[in-house]
Amino acid sequence: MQRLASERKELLLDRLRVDGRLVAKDMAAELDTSEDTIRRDLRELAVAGLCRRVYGGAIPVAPAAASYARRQEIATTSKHRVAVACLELIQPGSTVILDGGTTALEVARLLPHDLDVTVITHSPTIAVALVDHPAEVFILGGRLFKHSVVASGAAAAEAAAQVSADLFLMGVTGVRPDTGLTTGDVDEAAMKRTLSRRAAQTWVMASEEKIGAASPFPVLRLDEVAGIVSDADPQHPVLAELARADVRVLQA
Amino acid sequence: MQRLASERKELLLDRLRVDGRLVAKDMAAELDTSEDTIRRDLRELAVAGLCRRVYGGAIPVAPAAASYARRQEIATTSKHRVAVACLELIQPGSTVILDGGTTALEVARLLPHDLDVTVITHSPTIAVALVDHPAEVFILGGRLFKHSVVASGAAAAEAAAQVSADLFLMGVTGVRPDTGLTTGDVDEAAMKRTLSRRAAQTWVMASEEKIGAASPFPVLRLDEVAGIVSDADPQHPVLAELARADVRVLQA
DNA sequence: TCGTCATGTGCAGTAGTATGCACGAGTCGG
DNA sequence: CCGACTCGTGCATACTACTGCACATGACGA
Repeated sequence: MQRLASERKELLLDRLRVDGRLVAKDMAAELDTSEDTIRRDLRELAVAGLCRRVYGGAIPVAPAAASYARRQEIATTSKHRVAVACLELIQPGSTVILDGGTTALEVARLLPHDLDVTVITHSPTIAVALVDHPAEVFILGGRLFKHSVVASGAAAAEAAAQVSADLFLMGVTGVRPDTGLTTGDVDEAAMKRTLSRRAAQTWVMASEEKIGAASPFPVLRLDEVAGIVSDADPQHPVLAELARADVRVLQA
Repeated sequence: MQRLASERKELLLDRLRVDGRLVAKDMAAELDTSEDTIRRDLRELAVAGLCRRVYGGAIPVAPAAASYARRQEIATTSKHRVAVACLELIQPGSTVILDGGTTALEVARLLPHDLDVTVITHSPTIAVALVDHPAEVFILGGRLFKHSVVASGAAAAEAAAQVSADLFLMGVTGVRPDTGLTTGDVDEAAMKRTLSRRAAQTWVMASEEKIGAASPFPVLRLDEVAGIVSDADPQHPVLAELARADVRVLQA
């Protein structure tokens, strides 16, 4: 039977999804082709990041969550500076929505214990970090989006619609005048928009490396948020451009 | 059966997680390979920092590597035994509600990575612990009850009403024939009841010290759950009494 | 229609890797 | 100190992977 190369690769990926593994020799026999061809396919799939090669065959891509653990440990000085600056935005007695991400986690860790505040978050990591804090904590539930470790999806959006807050401290992965605020996941972008609507003010936590960067999915325009907290050099061309566009920038 | 080298290493790591130890000779017999191969695998895993070699086999990475806070979280051997036994109750492809608490956390940590399962939990700690696991995770939101680090209260109950599961692994602080299953917080008791109604079966995780104990707030009667998983001595008078009352006890 | 080019496939040869076995050294517990 | 066990190393073997090449196919343009 004649089979298109792309069909063959789909079959290989299907097999990986179903069985969680794949032996090159077996697949060659099953698809009636040579092992070389299977190996070539697997090599290309691996390069495309769709599978992982192992001796003898392939396995599905590793749950790419290990990266978060590493990111979590290093609250870089940059993120730390931004987090410290964010503390100024939090009024005593107010309600704050804390986004996921390392900068927000740093904010949670730095929250003064004598600050009376209610924290709403869709990040279980942040909820856990606040266990020792006297603050009232409200968790938004939903499907756990493993990459950023936040509740996400329709259920999370629905839960978010039930709350109101004074301030939303939002994390993004890109801040540019042309693309606005962007992030790497479409569901996450929607969740951020929902949370933003539930707060009187939204401030963006943007450590240095986010300034001038752009990710695939737009979250909000720059004029839809109250301002940006960043530790980037005030002379930074992008910051200068933001200032010209009347975007408030809180210098960390 | 053809087994990929990488699969073999995964199996070894799983075994270390569940049993906390591993004997090279036994694993060689079990995986139908030579001791040399097992030893080579263990050597490589040790180099990668994923286990520690000891004479005769291997143990998980030194607890000394974990922080003090982390060590506090380490389940007692009793809870570990119960958690291991609970794994048997989890069917591939099923949906499990995991309660809060250290025993449930241990279950989450021990979940084999090749077990296809959906986990619903109101514990952010457990959600975070499952980040590296391929399982689908659904978080129930609500007010964070700091003492047990779970979402609780009316909002959590409402969220719980939206889900259904095959199994609820419930933690309690007291198991007695006369008082039934009890816990220390009235909201938590209500939450456990709600979760129990959302699952086809409820099993109670009761490590040794819970047997015979009673806490202020009743959760359910003993005849309202499918059974109890405990590592207490089968000769224990309370267990004997439970047996007379037709309560199923899964011996850990 | 023909030649040419790009592409995909299979084959052969070579390099690389995994495994099991044998042997000597090391380790353990009495 | 001894016997039993475990460990590491070197080696032979079998398997897997990669490279270069030949061949077939189909597209494209002259």
